[in-house]
Amino acid sequence: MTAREPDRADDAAIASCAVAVDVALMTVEDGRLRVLLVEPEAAVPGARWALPGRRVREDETLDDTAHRALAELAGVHVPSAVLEQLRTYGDPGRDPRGRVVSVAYLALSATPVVPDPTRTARMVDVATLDDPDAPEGPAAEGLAYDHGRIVSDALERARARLEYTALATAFLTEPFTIAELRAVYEAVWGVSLDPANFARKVRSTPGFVVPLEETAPPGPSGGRPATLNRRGSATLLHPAMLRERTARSD
Amino acid sequence: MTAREPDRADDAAIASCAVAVDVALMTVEDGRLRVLLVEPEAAVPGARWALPGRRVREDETLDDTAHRALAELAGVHVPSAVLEQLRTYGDPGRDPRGRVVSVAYLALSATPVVPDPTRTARMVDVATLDDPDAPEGPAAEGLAYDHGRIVSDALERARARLEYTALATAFLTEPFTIAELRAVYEAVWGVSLDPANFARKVRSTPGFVVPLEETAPPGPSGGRPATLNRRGSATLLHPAMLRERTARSD
DNA sequence: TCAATAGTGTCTTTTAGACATTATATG
DNA sequence: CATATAATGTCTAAAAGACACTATTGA
Repeated sequence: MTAREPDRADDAAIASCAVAVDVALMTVEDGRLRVLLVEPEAAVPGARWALPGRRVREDETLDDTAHRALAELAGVHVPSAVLEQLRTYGDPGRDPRGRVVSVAYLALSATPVVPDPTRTARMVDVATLDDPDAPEGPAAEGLAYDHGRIVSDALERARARLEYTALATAFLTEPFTIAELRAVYEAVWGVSLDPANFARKVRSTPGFVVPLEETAPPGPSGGRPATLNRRGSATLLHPAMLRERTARSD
Repeated sequence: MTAREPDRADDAAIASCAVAVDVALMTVEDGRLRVLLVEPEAAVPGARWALPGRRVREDETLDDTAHRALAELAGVHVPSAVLEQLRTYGDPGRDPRGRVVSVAYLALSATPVVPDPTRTARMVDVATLDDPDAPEGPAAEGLAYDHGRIVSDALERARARLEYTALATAFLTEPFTIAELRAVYEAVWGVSLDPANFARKVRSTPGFVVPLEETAPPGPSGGRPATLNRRGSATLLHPAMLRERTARSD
């Protein structure tokens, strides 16, 4: 199977590009969606916050590069994180230092993700990234390269994935309650959902969650103990957990 | 904004990769889904059929490379084709001649796509690619590189896109009938749909299609003339055109 | 006339969402 | 006891799907 194939005979005209992987690692903590960002180096004037990214090594898969970027730049090791390729950004000029084609990943991890304190990385509230009144930090300065666009695309991808897949459980550690799962949906979608209808829908979707015998103790303000659950075997949800969408006319 | 940024300081360890774009151009003709494939060169022993692909040039966007691959390898010019990035394939060893990171595109074009007869490209029935009894051609030999996987992914993406977006109309030239639109869904999904319910659903989805005053003459076997339509302004469909899915238990 | 295709009407089932009710905890 | 949260029940509206029926053509 070392056959040579057609359609690759145009090598001479083209220089190789640098290939990088950038990762948007997201978590839900305290009901807020957060993304991992790397602080700019103080020694570099004009540098801005960026997603952790690394160039691809010779004998490394793209997934491996994503994990290495998280480990080397943030000290974060999330082998269990759900990695999903987002898309590839390759416009000439997106990196001022030359042509860099970047494969962006969306990574979802169960809370909490604690960046290595010796590294200059932080989990940043996604909602505040669009805050025009931010006094300082990534929201005020904007993100490096086209990483603002990548974060937007990652957010939209995550929102869509919650509808049709069981990906929301990737934000949670087992066991979890239905209320915790609902908090994930509310944080990612930025809406509030009816607890009763949400719970019924989750439980009526085959393979989404599996109820356990145990219950979780109620919070300090009381309330009935909640049934604990683990992830079900389903990857795709049927029926889907659809967001409200405003219909449009023509 | 020519600021230098953090997290790109690991250049020394990494060789640049070759970056290519491969395109899965799909059409629906005669009720069958087809994909554009390039014939192997007879002079190269063991070469197999492949998707049209080109390496990315220095000052070219990835989308431009996709269009160039179609033009140079198949003589196909489809500026109106809907181009959508599929995903990026970058495993070491996917190309026997060295590390090539390939950005795959899904392209949908209105029928018919006629490859330049001086080029060795053909529209191949996607369904027959999995036929184990094929005497010769791409189905018998398999596709080059990981292009079989790319075609599978492209097919699944197209199927999913028909549910939630108005992409099906990209397979049709305006004006078109509801029956022609239904034929697209049936070809891509590989199912048969109830004409009455399908038509009602399409017309009740705001912005999907816009009915015209004109009608199309019936076929040779007669029948009531069908109302002609053009594409509506909607990109996302609400409600969606959901496929039947077999529920799964846990 | 019949056959074929387009389009409408009707009925049933399923699902979503609003919201009341019951269950079980804390203070 | 009141209050908070979990879980269930009930009602309505929307949508999907099965399928009968009408409309308009060709043969």
